[in-house]
Amino acid sequence: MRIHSLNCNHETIDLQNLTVHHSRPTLAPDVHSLIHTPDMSSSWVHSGLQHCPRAGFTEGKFPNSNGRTRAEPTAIDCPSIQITAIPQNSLPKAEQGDSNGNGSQGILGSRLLDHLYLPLEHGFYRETSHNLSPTGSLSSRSCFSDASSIESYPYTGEDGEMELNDATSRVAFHSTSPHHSPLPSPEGSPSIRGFSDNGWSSIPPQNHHPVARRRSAGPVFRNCPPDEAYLHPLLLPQGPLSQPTSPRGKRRYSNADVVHQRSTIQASPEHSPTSSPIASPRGNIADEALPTSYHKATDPTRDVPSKSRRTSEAAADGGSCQSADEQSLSQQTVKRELSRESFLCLPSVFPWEKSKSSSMTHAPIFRTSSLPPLDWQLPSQSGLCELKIEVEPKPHHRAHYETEGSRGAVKAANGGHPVVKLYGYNEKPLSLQLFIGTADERLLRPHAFYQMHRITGKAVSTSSQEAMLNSTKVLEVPLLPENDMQASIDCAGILKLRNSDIELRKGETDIGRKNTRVRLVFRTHIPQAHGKVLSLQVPSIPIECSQRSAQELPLVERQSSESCPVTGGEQLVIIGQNFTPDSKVIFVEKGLDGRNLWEAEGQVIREKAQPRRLVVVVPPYQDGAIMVPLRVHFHVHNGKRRRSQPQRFSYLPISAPPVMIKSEPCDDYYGSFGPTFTHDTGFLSHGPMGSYMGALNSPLHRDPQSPAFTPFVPFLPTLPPPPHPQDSLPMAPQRTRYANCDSADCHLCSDCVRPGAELFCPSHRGHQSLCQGPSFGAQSGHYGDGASLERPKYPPSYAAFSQTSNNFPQSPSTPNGHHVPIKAYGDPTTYSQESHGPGTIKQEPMESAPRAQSITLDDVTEVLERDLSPS
DNA sequence: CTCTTTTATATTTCAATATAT
DNA sequence: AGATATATTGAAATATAAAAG
Repeated sequence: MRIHSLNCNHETIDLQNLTVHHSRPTLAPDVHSLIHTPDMSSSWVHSGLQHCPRAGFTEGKFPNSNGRTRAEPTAIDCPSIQITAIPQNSLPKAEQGDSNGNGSQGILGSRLLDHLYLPLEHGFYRETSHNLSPTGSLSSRSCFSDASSIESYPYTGEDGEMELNDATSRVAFHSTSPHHSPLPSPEGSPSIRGFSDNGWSSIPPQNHHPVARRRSAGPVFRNCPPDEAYLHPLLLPQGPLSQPTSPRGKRRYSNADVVHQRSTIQASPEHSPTSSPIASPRGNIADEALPTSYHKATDPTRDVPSKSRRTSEAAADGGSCQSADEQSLSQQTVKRELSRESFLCLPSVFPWEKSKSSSMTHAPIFRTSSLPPLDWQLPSQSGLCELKIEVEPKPHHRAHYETEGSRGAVKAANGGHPVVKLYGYNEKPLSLQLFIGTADERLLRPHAFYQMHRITGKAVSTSSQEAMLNSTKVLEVPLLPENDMQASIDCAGILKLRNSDIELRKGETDIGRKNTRVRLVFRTHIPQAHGKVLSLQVPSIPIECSQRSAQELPLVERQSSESCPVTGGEQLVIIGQNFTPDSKVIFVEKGLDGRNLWEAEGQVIREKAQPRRLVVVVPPYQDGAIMVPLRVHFHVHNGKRRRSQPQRFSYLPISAPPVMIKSEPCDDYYGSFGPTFTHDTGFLSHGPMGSYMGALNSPLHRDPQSPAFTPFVPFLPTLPPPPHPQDSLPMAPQRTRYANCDSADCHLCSDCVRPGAELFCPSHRGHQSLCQGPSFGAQSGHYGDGASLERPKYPPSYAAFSQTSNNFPQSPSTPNGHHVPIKAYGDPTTYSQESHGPGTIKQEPMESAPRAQSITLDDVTEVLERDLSPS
């Protein structure tokens, strides 16, 4: 079997115009498929899919990284693909591209493309359509995402363990050697590639061949249900790549085509280098990808949206928006994806896998051979190491479509670019991975509707490479010791995928409409002893990517305070964008069902209003007798459907001390997961979308003496607070504890993710049962060495908070630049030690905490505006 | 309350221009 | 210098959701 089209170089046949028709082997074990390339317009070639009872490839002759075609060992019976096409060029050039490891191909591509046979490990890590995300959405991962937290869980049973150990032993991590790069992650991760002085180091094929080859006979197959073991992505179209089009990339739904298209792989001519292989750049929605109901309700000949038809045609006709390079890169991307997709999509064979939620914040230590998938929640700090965003991106960046030209790199508010720095490690060059993550109400994961886009050009100073990691484009930039492990991200653009393309993917449950906010996610893997790596991750603030939203929706960037006495009356300064003279500020409390329990408009002081500033008098809360701080939110309202994201705000009991709360944008999701006990404030909160705590906060349940008053209930996973724009408001740390608590055990918990950030009080909360393990923090001493940690020992709700430093107050820096976590904000000088009733919070000054200065409204405004103004 | 039509909003594509390669 | 590509901006065209009838 030959697949000339899958050589990972620029010179192979034009995959952009390649359409591979294939059939699910269960249905058509020996269906021959066709490939059509532009330069073979009259020569259709075979792509035979031979049904095999087990996944894999047989009698395959795949070009390896050396450009040679070789017969792969037949590990097991498997489906095979036969593609015979005449390459436009000979292979040696491909070899070049592979061996030098340069270019956009990247480690991932070369590795994957080297092996079209089935690496078992990949099967391990591949998410299947049976394995829905715990969030209820396959979303960005969709049904074929390999990066599933589930599949990639390092513990896959004995066999898996052996495999991993073996893999680890075979390939050492050499972050600096150009010839001994770290082992790529099993799911094809760009992994912890190191940088040589001259740039990227490459991974010689010998580094992974044995592993991959060996994987092909691993335990997955032994456990694989016979009927499903061959659910190869190529055979079971799930993503856009499996969406059929005509050879010209045009969607066709003629009856004659339907059967064929159901199992057609499509490589669109429109794949730009930056386009996501998961997306069909042009109308290419596979029947297979359509929801069942969709099929039933529609006539294949007419259910294609006219727009899709039109654009498909346009694309097929034109494709002119791409340069040759782009096309080449597109080919690479496609090839990469094809190759990646060549890996089995295996159903979960381990019964416990489904309980391994991707929402869990995982321990940051991984084997080099089993790096965490992109949807795993990782901390930003562990031990002395912390990955930190020094300069956040601007909250608006208009993404570009595949049909458009680039819209440039994401910029920072000061006109520069985002800056990321790794603290606590300065030994060897590392790779900083970037990808586009979600910014919605759920845990961070790769965004289904957006992809990273690599910006090149004269103005781009940062070298970068892109790679596909399980349908997610990952950009890799070097973190170099000579740069103090700091990188300016001037090469990261954002690509928007068409909603319809993504939504129609099989298994996709997310909708793209109004899902236009993303976060840049930065991740790095720091080599540790014994072949392990410490993986840290930090997401940026949310970035609004739609043109319209960016132009019209009000955006709150900062606020002078996050709380106010329940009586209201205080002035709140709001800094942001798109404020109008008619902007209103609405304070809302929402209940369980999402309906407003209370709503009031703050009085905007018009004479102080500016396009980027609002000053509003906080309205009093309806119930002045609240006993505990009450989390509400506010948003800026510019008229119908033009409102900002909800922002956190809290009403304090009249007897409670004033507390300055770190400003954080409040996403809708705050409430959607129920009440949280926030680390920074110790406040009860319930989100704007309605929550369990909404009911608790309702008048019926707010009585602390009532049995129904259950302030701290183990509930759904607590979400990490979303990143906040800045932390430079004058604030001081504080500690919190329960007031009026007789329990001698009521104290700050030293074992939490962030020491001191949690309370422990058996009288108020079963915290001990929740906080069962050590934290990521250096202070805990548990994870400091980062050596023996394999799986999280604490619940996600707590660990999640450690995910990003952005979730916490900016900590003071030590002389060597390291940041020391601090606990909570507040002014130790402005509150009393007096009790505030059961369940309320009392703040205690922290010994070494800097004192907050007494500030005026003008001070706040000045600080806010100064920080926001371009440098 | 349901269905249809209209309106408003959101998404996607296209065009123009400037600049870089 | 010309051709081509990219970056940037703006807005038209189209799709879709919400509101009105």
